[in-house]
Amino acid sequence: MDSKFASYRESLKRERLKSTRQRDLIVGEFFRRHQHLTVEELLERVHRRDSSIGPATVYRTLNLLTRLGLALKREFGGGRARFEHSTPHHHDHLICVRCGQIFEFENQRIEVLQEKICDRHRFQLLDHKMELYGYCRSCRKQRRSDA
Amino acid sequence: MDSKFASYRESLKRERLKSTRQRDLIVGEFFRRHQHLTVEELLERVHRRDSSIGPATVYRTLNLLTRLGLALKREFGGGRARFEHSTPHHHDHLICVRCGQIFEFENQRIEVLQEKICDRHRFQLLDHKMELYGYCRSCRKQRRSDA
DNA sequence: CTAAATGCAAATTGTTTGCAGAAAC
DNA sequence: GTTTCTGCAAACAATTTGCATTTAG
Repeated sequence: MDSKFASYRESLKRERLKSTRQRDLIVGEFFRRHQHLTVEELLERVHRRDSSIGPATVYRTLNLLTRLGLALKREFGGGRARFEHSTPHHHDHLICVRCGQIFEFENQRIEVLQEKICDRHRFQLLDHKMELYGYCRSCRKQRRSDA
Repeated sequence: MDSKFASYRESLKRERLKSTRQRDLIVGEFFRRHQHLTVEELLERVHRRDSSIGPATVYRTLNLLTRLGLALKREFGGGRARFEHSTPHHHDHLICVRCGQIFEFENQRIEVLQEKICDRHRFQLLDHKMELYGYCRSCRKQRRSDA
């Protein structure tokens, strides 16, 4: 959304950083829709508009957005990091092992149980990560018709 | 445990693989106690008994154990993989952000809630991963006395 | 004009792999 | 005697960094 781009501009001002053609293009493309992109995937989209932009600039821009609190870096295995728009609430992920699509969910009851587990271990919980792997709705259908 | 070492020997037989001095030493050291070791940490221990063993052999041995179903590779961020003994039941982890210690737990109620979430999304759950980050019991105490 | 950003190539880190010699079976 | 294993060094992949040049403010 455009309010995201706006807060990016504000953050630049606040930190006296520069708005460059490349940076704006990368950030604009990143905020275009809420997804979980790798650097490679984002670079590919950016290249459709300007193929002279290098990967280092995309890495630097995503790290910048993360530092500014506007993006969140996720490590879902497979070696490459994925970046999502930062959101007001914590959430977790459903990951399709067939098509790779990622879905988000929030669940208060699980968080309560996590607190209980931590209490039992005298552990002070700061953060958590939960990933559910399986077949998404449409991949289930496909598989059924494959058989 | 020694029964773990025994099933390693059986697996070697079954697959017609060889029991070598290096492999036995690495596997013995790995099964010595249940922990979550990186290759580097395991190599260090192995080197106390034989410093001529190279990292490639440790990587190969842990990958072998994983393939045989005797070890489980975990990716807890920080870039390096950790390996644990494979266990009969699925479990999840508490990770201390101060001392790095890793604790295991099982929780049936959370698994039930995960199933519900998946049903709601028409998602067929295959596997999951949950990590709780915070301060462990003894690091909490330390922090309290630091202040 | 000055500070910050870019693109490139080189460096880094964790891990895998090719190969020649060594060791199991 | 084969086949598998080892150690080494080179290859890899994702990411970061140093530096000379360009660009925004």
